[in-house]
Amino acid sequence: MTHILDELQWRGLIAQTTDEAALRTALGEGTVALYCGFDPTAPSLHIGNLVQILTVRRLQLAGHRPFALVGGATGLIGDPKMAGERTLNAPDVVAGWVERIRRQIEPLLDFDGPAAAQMTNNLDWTAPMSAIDFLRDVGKHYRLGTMLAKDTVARRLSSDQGISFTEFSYQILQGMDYLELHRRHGITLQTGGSDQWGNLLSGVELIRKVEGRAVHALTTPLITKADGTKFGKTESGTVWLDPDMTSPYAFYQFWLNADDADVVRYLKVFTFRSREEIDGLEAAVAERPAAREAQRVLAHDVTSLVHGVAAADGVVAASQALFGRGDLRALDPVTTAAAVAELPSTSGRPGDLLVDLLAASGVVASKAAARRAIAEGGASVNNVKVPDDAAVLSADDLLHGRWALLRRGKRTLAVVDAGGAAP
RNA sequence: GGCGGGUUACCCGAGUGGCCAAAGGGGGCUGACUGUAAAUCAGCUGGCAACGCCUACGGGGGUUCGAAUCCCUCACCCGCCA
Repeated sequence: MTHILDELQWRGLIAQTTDEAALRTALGEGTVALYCGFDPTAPSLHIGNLVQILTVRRLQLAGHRPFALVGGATGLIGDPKMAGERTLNAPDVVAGWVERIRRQIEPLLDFDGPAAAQMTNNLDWTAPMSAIDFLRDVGKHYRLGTMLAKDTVARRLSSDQGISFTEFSYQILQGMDYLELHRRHGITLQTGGSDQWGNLLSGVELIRKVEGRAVHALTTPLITKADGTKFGKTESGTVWLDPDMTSPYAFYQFWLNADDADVVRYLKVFTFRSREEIDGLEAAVAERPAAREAQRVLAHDVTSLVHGVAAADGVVAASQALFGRGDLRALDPVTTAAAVAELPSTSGRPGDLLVDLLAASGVVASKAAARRAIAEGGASVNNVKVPDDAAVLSADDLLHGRWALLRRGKRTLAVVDAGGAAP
């Protein structure tokens, strides 16, 4: 059987580790308790966080015991990032995000069985600590030189933005988390993104100083795109796991549109497909790129994982219907209804100005933008180009007497719902 | 606590009294070409009841026929010194 580290290596999931030989031995010999933290800096996790969750899941499948930490405390502080000082979020807001994020992580790990996962929140041990205890018991173990040398801290210090003491202290809080979880649960491995390396080491060093124990850290590389743009973003922003922030349809489309040069790497990182299956898909990309078999598998797998198989099947059907070459009028009412359900909708009736409907449906941002799109020849109703900005919705446009499909460009879609009661 | 610098549109960044809805770049959108791709080329990129009006150069106030530009004030950010 393949060693889990070799498996992770093959999937391109290892950027850095502390003493790799020791980690390999530990993971090979028995059950290792490990943790990975997620800070509530938004109402939802995004697909970048998914890399971490799935890596943890892979370790769990290999028999190890995962703890998912939601940063109720660290989320109140914010780790330093190059973009500049963070705006502090209100405690009740962060508490709400903690709950949402907890619910997003839970379905992705197994909370039963011998390697049952467990959720934790660092607010539990951080909030009760006094400033005196923090400075005496923890702060004394931290050398300023080491803290200042941390990459993000050093770069922020020399930037125009500088860095606040609050964010500077973040690394100590994360170090405390590792120490606390090590004491409570015998955790000896922390995983995270490569940008977290310094914060992971903070805990490793603290445990060595306080407990005299050598524990491990493992980071995953930043997921990149072949064209150099940032992974996980679309024109409408971050790809979130929350279906209200990124619809399952948009989520599926994101993965379906993966570049040929990226799709195999994504399959390794984001799916549980075997080596053989992925090799087969890689060959398919090389031989028949236009068929996009690998993209279809990737999109369906990841959407199933995050939103469930039923939702994934639904968006696949919708995608096929909406991007199919066939006449929309030829679709049966059931398929049409299913496809339409995946799209943003607005109510309307025959006689309404298309400019108004385009804006109301969110296909364009404003009426001016709607006129622009029409002038550019980029707006259509039921795949028929809108001729000019005086055009109105006609009764004849309603599919099955009820729906009309609005489109801007190739991919931005919405539906006008006349409620089946067109006058 | 003192002194200095800064805050312009989605981002960066020009602009020091009218020709400014505001250069340039990036990003984004649309079209052609395609595979719902990449690359490339072209056009567009504040809003609206639209030959006009409204909103917008950190907030507020003032000078002026006229302010992103000048003055006052407040807020916030950064740096240096203590």
